[in-house]
Amino acid sequence: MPYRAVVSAELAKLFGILSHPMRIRIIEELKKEDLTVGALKDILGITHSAVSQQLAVLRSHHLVVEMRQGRNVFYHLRKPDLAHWIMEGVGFISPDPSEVEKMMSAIESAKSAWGDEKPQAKRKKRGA
Amino acid sequence: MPYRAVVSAELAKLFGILSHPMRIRIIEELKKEDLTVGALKDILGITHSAVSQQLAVLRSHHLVVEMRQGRNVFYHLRKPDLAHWIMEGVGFISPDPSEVEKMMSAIESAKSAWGDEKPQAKRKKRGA
DNA sequence: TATAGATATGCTAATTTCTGCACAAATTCA
DNA sequence: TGAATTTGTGCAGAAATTAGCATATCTATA
Repeated sequence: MPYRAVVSAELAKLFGILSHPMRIRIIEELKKEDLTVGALKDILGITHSAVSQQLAVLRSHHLVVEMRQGRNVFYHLRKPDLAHWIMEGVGFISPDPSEVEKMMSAIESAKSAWGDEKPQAKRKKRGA
Repeated sequence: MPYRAVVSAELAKLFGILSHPMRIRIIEELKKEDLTVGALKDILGITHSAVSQQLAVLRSHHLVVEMRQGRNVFYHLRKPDLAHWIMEGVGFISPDPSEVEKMMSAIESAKSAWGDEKPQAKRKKRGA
């Protein structure tokens, strides 16, 4: 009953939802554009059933929303901020010392990829 | 090896670490002040062993740091921002419709508690 | 020796995830 | 009209994983 328990339980649930690499990947892709199950399947290289089920998990907590269009179902982030917030979490990860180097560059790439549509130039929105 | 897989795997791991209410509670308490295992045990109402083990999980990803003082071991957040970032996650939770009301006020309380050191004396906000 | 905490062990229980399959909805075309 | 196709959902069941807890033991400080 204490609000702390309530809120921390809800947060824990949210974190549980996000504790799967594929679901993170999905959110990452969905940040760039709305996608169908089929498209995600190709991008992620897993079965369409698996994609659908991961989407069901995300949907169950209203992190994504479905929009039917003809025989396609496009998914998009209910709150695009989610992707941004997740990426901020990178500041708290601590990879193996042995892979710190690799991770650092991976993080750099990921940051620019999540921040912009394209990792390369094309957009010069980011100063400094 | 694609950086996306690397980063999303690391993030998933981080989220996994945070997907337990008690660990969130611990972080919440640690945000306010450094605490010993014994103190946390009293606050959370669980055994000292359980506290210690949850701390071990948090420690394993360097989310908390231990500082020995005499025979006490004080824990504190390695990056205090963590608590702030976690609380922002509240924007993405979606409680049961039946408990939305309750949740909303709980969230309000939690926000002020996490935002400030002091939850403010005895608020009387609960109406219907 | 007593206190504070960490760690090892063992058990249990629960959860998650995947594969394959069947089903449903929208579409296409004969 | 209606059969076949595309697209996606959901279930069932197996399997792995794993997470959490309590007890008990071990270390370090005092």
